[in-house]
This record gives sequence, C-alpha cells and structure tokens, in this order.
Amino acid sequence: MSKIRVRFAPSPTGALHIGGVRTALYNYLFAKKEGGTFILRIEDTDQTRYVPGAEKYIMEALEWAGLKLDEGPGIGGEHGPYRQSERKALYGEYAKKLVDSGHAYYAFDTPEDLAKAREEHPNFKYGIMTRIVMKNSLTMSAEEVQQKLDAGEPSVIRLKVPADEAILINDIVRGEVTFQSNELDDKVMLKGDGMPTYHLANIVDDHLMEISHVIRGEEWLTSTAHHVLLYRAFGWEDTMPKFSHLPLILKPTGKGKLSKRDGAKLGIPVFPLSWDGGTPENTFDGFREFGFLPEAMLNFLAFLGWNPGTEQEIFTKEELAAVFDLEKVGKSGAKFDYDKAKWFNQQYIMEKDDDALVEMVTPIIKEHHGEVDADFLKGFVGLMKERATLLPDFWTAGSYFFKDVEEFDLKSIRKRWKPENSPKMKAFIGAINGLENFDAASIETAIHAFMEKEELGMGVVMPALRLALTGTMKGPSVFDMMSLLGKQRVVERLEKGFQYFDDYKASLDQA
RNA sequence: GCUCCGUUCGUCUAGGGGUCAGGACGCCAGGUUUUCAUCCUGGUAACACGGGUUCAAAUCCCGUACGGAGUACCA
Repeated sequence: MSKIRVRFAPSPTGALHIGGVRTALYNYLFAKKEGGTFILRIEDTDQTRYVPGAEKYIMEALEWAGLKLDEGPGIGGEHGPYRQSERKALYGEYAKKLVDSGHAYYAFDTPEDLAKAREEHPNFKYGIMTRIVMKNSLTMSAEEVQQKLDAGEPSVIRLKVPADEAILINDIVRGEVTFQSNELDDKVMLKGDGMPTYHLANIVDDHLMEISHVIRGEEWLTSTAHHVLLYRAFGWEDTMPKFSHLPLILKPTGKGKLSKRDGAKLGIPVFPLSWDGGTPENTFDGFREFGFLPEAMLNFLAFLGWNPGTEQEIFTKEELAAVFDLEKVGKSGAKFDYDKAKWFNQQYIMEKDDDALVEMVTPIIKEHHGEVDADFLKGFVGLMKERATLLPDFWTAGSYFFKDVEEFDLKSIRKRWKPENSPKMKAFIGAINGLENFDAASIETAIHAFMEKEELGMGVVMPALRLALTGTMKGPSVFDMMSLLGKQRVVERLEKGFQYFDDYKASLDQA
C-alpha cells in the first residue's frame, strides 16, 4: 500500500467549529495510526466569504488541541502551496483540460438567466436535460464561443455529467453508496472570477498532494458523486483517495446540527477558542476559556461518533491513535453531551500532576486576586483538584484560600454553632496559636486533644472550624487547609468567625 | 419536492442470527468522609413501527414513520 496522506481542509470563513476540530482529530488519529502524514490545506477560493484572522484561528486551535501538522501553510512541505488562493493558476489549467477532453464546457448564462430558469421550473437543474437549452459551448458554434471568450464575456466552466452512469462510492464508514449520474447537475468548476469551486480545487489538490484518504463531514457525501466523476474525467481513478464521511455533531436538545447559536443559548462552548467577531453575537468563548483541558476536549470529541469497542473511555492522544479505526466510526449523528464533556474534564484535572495544574490555574487566580506564591498554589491545587470540573472552579470553589471570608453559610451556622460552646472554642484559638508545628498531622493531634479535654464531639468542632475558615460546609480536609493557610491567617479567621457566629445567633434571638 | 444517509436506555454507545441486550454520562438510593468532592455498592432506563425470511431476528430483506444532509458562480 502506498503512503498514507490525509488532509484537513477548512475554509477560513470564521472560527473553526467544534465539528471541524473533530474532523481534524479523526484525520490526525488516522494519520498517526498508519504512520502517515497530516496536512492542513486552506480552502479559500471564495473571496466573498474570506474572514481575516480565520486562518490564524485554525492554526491556533489545532496547536492548542495538540494536533500537530506535518505539512501546511507556514509549515511547508513538498506539495505546497497549501492555500488554494495561491494555486489559482493551476485550477484554470485543469479546467481547460476538462473542456479540451470533452468533460466540461463553457457556460455564459448570467445569474439572471439562472434565476429565471429556476423561477420557471421549480426543480430546475443545470444538467443533462437542460444544458441543451442554455447559453453554453454545447449549444453555440465554436466561432461564437471563441468570440465571446475573446471579448472577455463572463463565463464559467461546468462539468459535463455523462448520461446513464452509475457511480458507486465505497465509503469506509458508510459502506456502498450509489448515485445515478442522471440525477446529478452540471456543477460549476471554474467560477466567473477565475477561481475554482470547491469541487474542482478539492480534486485537483487531493490528487496533486497525493492524498490517500479523504475524511470529512457527512455534508460532503452527496457531492462525492461529482468528485468521482471528476477523478474519472481526469483519468485519475486509479489513485482516487478512499472516502470516509463522518456523522454530524447534533444539538444537545431538539433537532439539527450543533450551531453557534446553541452555544449562546445553552451556555456551552461550541468552538475550541474564543473568537472576537466584532459584534456581541459573533463573539464568544471556546473550550479553552470555559476551562477545558485540550486533552479532555479531544477525548470527548473522539467519542462523539466513534468508540474503540472496549470499555476504556479515558485515552491519551497516543492511546487514541493506537486504537483508532475508521471502520468503527458510527453512521448516525451524535448529540453534543455537555455533561459528558465536563466529566471527561474532571477526570483529566484529577489526573494532572500539581505542577501542571499550577500552570493552568495561575492565570485564573491572577485575574481574580493578583500574584500568589507558587508553593502555596501547588498546595492549593493539590487540595482542590478533586473538587473542580472546569478550571475556573478552582477560583469559584476555592477563593477563600486567597481572600478573607466575606460570606458565611448562615443556615449552617444556625444549625452548627452552639453559643454555649463559644467560650471553649475561643479558648482553643489560643492553643492553636501556641502550636509549634503547623503541619496537618500536628494540627489534627491538637484538635483531637482539645475535643477530648473539653468533651466536645467532632460534629461541633469540625463544622465550626470549617465555617469560620471558609464560610461554607464544602471543601478539603480542615487540617490540610489550616496547614496551608498558615497559623496567622487561621487564628485571625477563627477569631473573626467565632465572634461573627455569636453575634449572628444573638441577633436571631432578639428577632 | 427530488437525491443520498441514518434510527439500541434521556445522552454517548457495545452487540452484526440463539446475550438475563453490556458499559459510560446523567439521575436516584446506600456506604466511606468532620463537610463537599473523590471512591465503592446498588437502582432507573433502550432494540422506532409494520410485514416478511428463519427452528430462532435488535441483528438479514421490504415497507412505513421519524430524523439528518445535499440540492449556489459557498465550502
């Protein structure tokens, strides 16, 4: 078998959708599995839809996701250039070859002509049945055609779809799919502006770049028939790539494919990175800003439409590449399951080592609080990592590690704070202050001794400490927290907290 | 409308003639824990429908319904 070469070929029309990231991922995994080459090709043949910054976004998104490219714009490779706009001349030549070999023809119909035809015949299709009545090189004399061409009249080149041919596609994920050529229209190959359409550019480039496998979204399945015809017309059928059409990613609820609007409506990320489109509706956060780890996103995405057939769910990128199999990709659309995405993220956060986590959490803490000591942060993430689903949870669930408690869980105070124990508890603060070693074990020993001496149970001491320290009943081990917070802060918070509890209880009695 | 594709717990899915239809997320209950989270145990819940073929169908065939994609000088 010849060399495996796959390409991810997005169009730079805006932020790269998460479905596109999955397509890139499957291409990447397949390439790695087979020891092949993963290529990025920018399909920017539509000048009207080109969005500045989109190509950069695509590159950054792939980089963040860890999908390293072997060839592509800015990376290089033997088969460049990798931007279709830089290959324009090539497509014109190939389109002309198609005309010369009788597989395509010039058409001079204006947009108005076409609109009129569609209006008169609701099911109008520029094809086998209709091309004989349109303005094209099939219905005009050679002289007339040449004259129009010489005069620079606007024209396109259309594929001349042959009659009565069956087109069988052997799709790796969908099996055999058959089309009848008579149902197909004469698609435009070369547009009026001299740029190719997707179809022409795609086939020419895949051939020239020696692409062995085309792995793309299901939306391309129908037009694959045209693509096969094109390979035949060029005489490239022998080296035609194998096709795999991936199922779509669907909305979490309701119908249809996942859209940008779902992101805003449901408060979920549908893009890998943030994007500033200039308007509020076109500006949003991505998986990264929501606090996902790239490997968690990848793992989640990999399982949307594919699974290894075993019960393992957590995979590194390398493990995925080792077991990935296009044959095991599903045929039906997969709904975007945000709960599952978050579960993956939580798993990855728990597994991350503390140093790596510090690096990821530092910017978040800085944003809310400012500079923090690195050792303190390391202790902090160690205590909190089992309690965070998304990176920002480290702050929202652990802000009390950095700033004094501003709000107390009043309900818990009512339930847990007994004013009659107050003198004993306050006296205990002194004992803590006298502690020489402030490690968790020493603190624990001291607290147990205190409870025994004062005949107070776990249930009254621990909640009181926790509440005074953090304001809430949730969080890591009290001993660990005290040790990390340090004696001075602990003493301050306990004094302040216990006093607050007393005052609060008293105010309740008055009312 | 036409063409193509699809349909197993709420969701992601395993299973491809004989399974108590398995796992994961979610949810519920219990255990562990000073609390929360983690972890552990258990529970909940599915073969779209109708016909065939077969001793036997979730699995093969046909039809219906529903869903999706495509139907541009967009990709």
